[in-house]
Amino acid sequence: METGIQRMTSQRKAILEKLRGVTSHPTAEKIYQMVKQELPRISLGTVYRNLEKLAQHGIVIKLGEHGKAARFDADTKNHFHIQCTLCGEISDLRINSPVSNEEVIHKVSGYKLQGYKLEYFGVCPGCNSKKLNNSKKEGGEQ
Amino acid sequence: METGIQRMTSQRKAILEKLRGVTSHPTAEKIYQMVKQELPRISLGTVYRNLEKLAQHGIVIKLGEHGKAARFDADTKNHFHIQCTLCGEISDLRINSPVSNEEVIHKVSGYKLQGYKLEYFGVCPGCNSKKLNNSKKEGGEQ
DNA sequence: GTGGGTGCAAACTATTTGCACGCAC
DNA sequence: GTGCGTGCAAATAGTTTGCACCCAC
Repeated sequence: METGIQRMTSQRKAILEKLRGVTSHPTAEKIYQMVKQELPRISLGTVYRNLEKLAQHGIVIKLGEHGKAARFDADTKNHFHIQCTLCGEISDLRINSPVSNEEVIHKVSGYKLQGYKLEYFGVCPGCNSKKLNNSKKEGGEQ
Repeated sequence: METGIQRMTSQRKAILEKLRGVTSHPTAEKIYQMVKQELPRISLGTVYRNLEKLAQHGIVIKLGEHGKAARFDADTKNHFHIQCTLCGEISDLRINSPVSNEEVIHKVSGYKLQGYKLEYFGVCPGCNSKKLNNSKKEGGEQ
């Protein structure tokens, strides 16, 4: 269980194991229900806190539609996702080229493609210079 | 103002105009504040309803981090976005190739790239067949 | 005239957080 | 032992929705 994360509590371990054990993309609530069977005293807040931390470390991926519950995926290997705009379900998309055309997508997933959303993330110039200035005083996480 | 949307009320028009007038990526709340100066009696609910509808029609784009307020962009022309993982700000990324490497991103935006998230959306096979079955009885929007 | 759109406010859902205690390191 | 992590519950933030009225078509 190599994660590079600070403390591996039984809760954190269980959350990660459950999430790695499914191919669906469960919500925090669903994960809470799954882990509860193993650790009945775990709280939803703990699940949220752990998923957030795992996501920050790139160990899990946070997905989904705004305004709806976030969905999580422990498979960070190169694959992409497609979400149904009607029922909201998310499927894996095992394609090689990140941006593929309608036919390829349909062949692989059966989905009728409407579009895609591509969002990069990183550190903006302003925050980056702040980070460099502070790095002598403190570790600049978040 | 070609939108293809059903009814162009003064509220809807003002929302779209304000959003088109800025290059930032405001939240619904911010847009509400902007439009309020022109239409003091507009409500936040109306702003949400309109932004949602405009997004469904592809006239605006919904962006941002889960759990945070959604951000909107009226520029639907081919460009992508990069969000700072520290301060949350979103910048435009005017690149030709959707998936570009660290150097290109840095050159164009000044951001220190961490990664990208690519999410396709469309209609899943299940919903698609339901849609076809229902299309005789009713128009199957959402 | 009619049905989609609006304002208002209340409701709801997902998520975060303060606090006292617990356990991984 | 220290301080990150936890359980609990309350709080919050963002968004949605029911209702009566309004106005773009």
